[in-house]
Amino acid sequence: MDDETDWQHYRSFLAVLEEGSLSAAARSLGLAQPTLGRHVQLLEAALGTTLFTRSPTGLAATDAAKALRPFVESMRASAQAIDRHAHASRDTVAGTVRLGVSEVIGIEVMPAILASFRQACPGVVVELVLSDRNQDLLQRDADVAVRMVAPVQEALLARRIGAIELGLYAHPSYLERRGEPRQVSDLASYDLVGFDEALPYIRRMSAGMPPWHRDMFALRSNSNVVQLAAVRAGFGIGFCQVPLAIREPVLARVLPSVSLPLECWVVMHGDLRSQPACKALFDALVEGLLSYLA
Amino acid sequence: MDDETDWQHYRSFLAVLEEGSLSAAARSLGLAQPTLGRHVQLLEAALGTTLFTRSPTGLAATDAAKALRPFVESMRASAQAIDRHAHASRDTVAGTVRLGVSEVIGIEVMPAILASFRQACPGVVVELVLSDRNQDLLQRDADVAVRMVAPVQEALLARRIGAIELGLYAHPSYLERRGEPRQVSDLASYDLVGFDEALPYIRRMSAGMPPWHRDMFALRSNSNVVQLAAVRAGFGIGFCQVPLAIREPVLARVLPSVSLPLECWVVMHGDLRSQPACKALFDALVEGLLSYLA
DNA sequence: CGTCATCCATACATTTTTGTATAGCCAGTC
DNA sequence: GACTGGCTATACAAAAATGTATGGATGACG
Repeated sequence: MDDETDWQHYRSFLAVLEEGSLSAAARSLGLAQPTLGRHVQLLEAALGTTLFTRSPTGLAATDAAKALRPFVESMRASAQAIDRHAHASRDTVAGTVRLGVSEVIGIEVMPAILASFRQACPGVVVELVLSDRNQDLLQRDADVAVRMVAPVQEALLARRIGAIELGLYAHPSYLERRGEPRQVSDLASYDLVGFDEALPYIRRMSAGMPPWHRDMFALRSNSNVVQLAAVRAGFGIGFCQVPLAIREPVLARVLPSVSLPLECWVVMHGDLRSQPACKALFDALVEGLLSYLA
Repeated sequence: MDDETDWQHYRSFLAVLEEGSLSAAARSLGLAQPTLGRHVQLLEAALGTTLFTRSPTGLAATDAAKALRPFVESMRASAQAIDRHAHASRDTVAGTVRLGVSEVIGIEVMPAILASFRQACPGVVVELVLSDRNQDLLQRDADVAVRMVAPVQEALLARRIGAIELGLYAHPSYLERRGEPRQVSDLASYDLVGFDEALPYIRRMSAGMPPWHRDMFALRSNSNVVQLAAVRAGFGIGFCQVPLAIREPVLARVLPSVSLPLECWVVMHGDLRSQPACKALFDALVEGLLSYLA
């Protein structure tokens, strides 16, 4: 334990990894290129591994370096979290909070909630990150998050909001053009906008619905926002959160019997309970999302 | 992004936090005491926060410093993971792997599995950590783990082993002395060895069993191993994993109708799929635990 | 009440790290 | 084929960090 690597070298290593060359990394960190070269050299000596193959066009990361990348990124996430929370004062509600939410929630639901939160807590700067990986919270990429799965980590402070209902929607002009489907089996002849099967909560949610196949979609996107925009533009039929459709009634519901529940949780790292700014945002999110659901 | 804190200062900060004084931290890191003093000073300047109140008896951490501690610990966990995995070669099955398991599994089940794993992969050094927090995996305190809850993190690679049955057991000498209980309600008059309610999977597991209260236990311990040892020593009646009792038949089952299922999963960080040593241990655990259950 | 051990802060010499400048190498491009 | 712009590696001076030594202050202990 007495001869560990200089943590600063990890930082330089990550910069080189991201920038692809010593020179670029040096610029990004505000250091000199030989310094970065030495850092990498020392790190390689300390780890006993070759991290880059040098070439006059830049440095190419070896497999070993690529394998180590997530760990260094995790280090940086923690370091950034430290900077955020150090500036936050412990007595007044102020500081910077990183909020991770899914795309649709972030774009459609958050703005209103954050606007009123801003008025209530003008001292808090919110960094909104569109991402849906629960991992972020534990890696400290985000402080507070809105998630679609129940967290099992004990370290996380979680509050269940309820189930957001998902329904099928289309633009009235599309239905006028194509007529309305009468039953689920009719959907095959319509233009369906597809969700991304990769997301695990969607896999779970649609577990009981055999008829959905990737092939039947006329438009697929890994972005739920793109899907929503397509439906709104009259492309075809797709899923939309029911509360969203009610709030802005530009879409017409199709086959109301089709309904998927989407669990919704507000989650925060337990460590942050004592950070007034995080706690305040957490509470504001719970309140805002509850009223969104109602 | 150009004026970030020197990561090395975080390392010094953590050492001071843990050791309680600059001098002790300096000894622990192999540095001089003034160096640590400067590091802390620079970090305080960079963060704009007072981290310690100086006194001739040592440094006392402020609330701000305490709040930042988990973040720095997370950084160190990542740094240590880097060191571990850098030494691991990518082609041969060798290196160091940290394995996190619960107490009982670690003490009663792992030795046999690890012994045969050792023969199969002599190049792999296993660090066995007794801990049950899933968080460890994401914080990279552990590379592979055996867990009692289904992981929901997408970043984790998980393999379900099955349900370990828990039953009530007692030493034959105890039953001889006190007679055997006939029904669950009889238990109140026996000496019960209690499990720790704090563990969430136990809360979940015993959700359907109202009669268990903390007060009825004659001996409670947050260590499941202590409970098991007490039961084996003839203290009274307590829970034991059925496969364990079968393997070493020193205990007699009581009220066989009482049975709790304990889910068992082998979990690994997805990043480590390409690390031969981690993968090999993962596979060995799956195989070993499956045969433990059978 | 003095002794001793422990702690932090400071001053100064030394070592280490860093930056500047330069040379050399490769890939486009005119 | 020379030119330009990107890169790394090396040499050397400047700057920064470190270690040593010392002073002062506190608490434990006989």
